[in-house]
Amino acid sequence: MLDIKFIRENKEIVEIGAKKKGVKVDITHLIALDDERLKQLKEVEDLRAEVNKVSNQISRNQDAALKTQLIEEMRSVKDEIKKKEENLNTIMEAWRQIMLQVPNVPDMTVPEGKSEEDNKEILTWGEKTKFDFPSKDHIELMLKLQMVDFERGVKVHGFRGYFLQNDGAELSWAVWNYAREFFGAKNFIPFIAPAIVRKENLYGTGHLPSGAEDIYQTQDGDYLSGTAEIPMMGYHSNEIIPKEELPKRYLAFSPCYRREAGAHGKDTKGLIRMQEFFKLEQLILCEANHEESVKYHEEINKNYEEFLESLGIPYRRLEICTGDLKTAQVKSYDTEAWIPSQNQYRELSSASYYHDFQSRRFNIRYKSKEGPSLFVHSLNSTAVATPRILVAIVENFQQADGSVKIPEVLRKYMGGKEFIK
RNA sequence: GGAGGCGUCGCAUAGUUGGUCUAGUGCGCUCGUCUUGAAAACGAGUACGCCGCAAGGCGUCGUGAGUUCGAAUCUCACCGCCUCCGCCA
Repeated sequence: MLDIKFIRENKEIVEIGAKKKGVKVDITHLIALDDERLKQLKEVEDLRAEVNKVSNQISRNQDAALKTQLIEEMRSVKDEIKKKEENLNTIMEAWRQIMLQVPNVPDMTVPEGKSEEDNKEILTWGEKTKFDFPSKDHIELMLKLQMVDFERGVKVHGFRGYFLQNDGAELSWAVWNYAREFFGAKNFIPFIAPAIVRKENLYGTGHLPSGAEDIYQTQDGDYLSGTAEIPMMGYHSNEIIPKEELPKRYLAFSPCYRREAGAHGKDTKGLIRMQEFFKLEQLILCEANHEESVKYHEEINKNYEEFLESLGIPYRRLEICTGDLKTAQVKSYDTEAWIPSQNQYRELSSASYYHDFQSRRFNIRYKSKEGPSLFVHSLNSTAVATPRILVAIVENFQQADGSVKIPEVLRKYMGGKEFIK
């Protein structure tokens, strides 16, 4: 959520930002509503001040008749307050609704565009994998190598169900162990985060109110989070962090749950789009400073790219255009790996920064001895997610005989084995 | 799942027959006095948010509603913690 003061003082910037993101929101109306809110607030507070003053008099006064009279007077003032408060609440409700819809302003450097079609490729690494034999997709490869069982997955879980088994399970654990080693060297504090979270956390990150249909809910009104970003942002909610403790660098593992309600036709086969998967997330809270945000954003994105390079997976970096940015995001990169069977790059990672949009909702501040308390900046990026990354590994390293060559860095976690066959 | 107890401005506490609580006290911390320096002692300060140019005002005693002229104090719901029993990786 943006600061209402910022919105008032930068009306045009906010309007243009919303327009670029393709979000319809009436800022003029919001400001008018805010004027009304402030006016009503002042009136209610003035009346309260009067009640407080007179109540004080009542308690000190000995004259019973005067007391009764004052109490009578306050009774009517109280009715008036009640009426005005109801009015104020109505205004506040409308105000909140709109405030939740006002999107964060995209950075100047973000390319303009309407949808994901307009996302901009800004670099590629590695050669697109070519084969001198008829290549297979990961489904065929993994089924043949008995790494995965979709039939029983569907029998047990339903649509998009899967079991990883044998070397499918082993390769996953190898990826996890390697990721732990790789990102563990980058000065993060490791976490295992809860996936069942309270509703407030989803509002905090910006996954609610829009996007509700994509989130699982429990019968107790809690939600299953689709990324450790959600619990990790909630971790410091309503806290004031000493400035010298910044930046907070967290590396959090969690199971992730996404209904994929809006994607029924997409990636219906294979291991690309699962309702349950596992992810390690890089998350940083830093000082409220644009340059800091940019610096760490580049860093965590680079971390992921280097991770793919160390595995030898060809990728490209995509700069997300204004129309494809989420409500809370200022800027975002996707890292996409080359998927030979689809003859295209597919998203494996997403790195974004938010300025204080999320921390304002979560009320995460920091304070130095002299300065005032400010909202921290937040940013995050995927570190690794399974099983999706297995798709890239298996397809890019497949051999003519249908076996899969294990990336060198993973071999020590698979008993030194060179091939899955 | 059952029974009981408890949530006070960093920490520890006072305050629960509603009314100078404008939340007291101790510790810690900050500044000052004193001192060659430090300690001690003494003095002052020390939660947060919102409105306002300011003076000042409003709100928050886990959270939210309610009763009342007036709520830390009474009522209800929720959240959390503790103890005991039951169950359980």
